[in-house]
Amino acid sequence: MCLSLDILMAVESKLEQIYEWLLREYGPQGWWPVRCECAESGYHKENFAVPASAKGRWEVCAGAILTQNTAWVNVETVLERLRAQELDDPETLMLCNDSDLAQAIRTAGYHNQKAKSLKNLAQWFLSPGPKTRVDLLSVNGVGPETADSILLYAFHQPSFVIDAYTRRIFSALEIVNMSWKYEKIRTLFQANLPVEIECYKEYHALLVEHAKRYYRKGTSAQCPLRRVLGKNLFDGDLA
DNA sequence: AACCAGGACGTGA
DNA sequence: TCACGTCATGGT
Repeated sequence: MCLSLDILMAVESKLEQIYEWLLREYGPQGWWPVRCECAESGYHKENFAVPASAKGRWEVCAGAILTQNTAWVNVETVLERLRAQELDDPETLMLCNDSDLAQAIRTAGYHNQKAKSLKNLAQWFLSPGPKTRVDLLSVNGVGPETADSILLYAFHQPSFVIDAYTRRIFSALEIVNMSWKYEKIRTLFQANLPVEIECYKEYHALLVEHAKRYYRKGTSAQCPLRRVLGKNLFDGDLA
């Protein structure tokens, strides 16, 4: 009978129930974590802000590149260094030569690639005209997740971000399959959630927080969301 | 001391 | 199309 409940519950209902549970459990995350502009240094979890300035929007863009397969704590360090070296805006960054820029961002890893990606993205950022997903995806170094992060958190466009954590969580809950491609998963979310930008932002941020607790590689704690969806703790593949 | 991190791209089959 | 190697440093 647990199985029948699982079948009867529509995807739409599941996605919303999971969101409500995460929000109650962890509270609003307030992503994207931009540096508080009134603070002299450091990132303040209490003061995450929506970037209102071009510089703030660019910080989201740069962070989206720098955090590719990289822990955010290392990105913070680099963003601070870029600010200290006055490379925290796209105009001056484009004037910097590749090797100097690579050195400035070295501690975030993949520095040679990311230096080029940042320059490519800076050119996109400064180019006139609407900021479209298609144009963004044509930038070398910007894949679908980076593109959606930028569109959602820097430009307030309703594009749901799918990352490795999202895949792990929802495949464990048997809502998506690990073999599904990025666009298919993104379409599933967008087709089954109200088109609300703030909800898109919160949802992705909450999923990251949840995954860090239950879905890191090497840990296999029982995910409490299984219960939320009415799954029997004794069935499934973890026995 | 291996192993992982809020991926993306180029390559060959 | 798609699986697989490569890119690289810092934290645990």
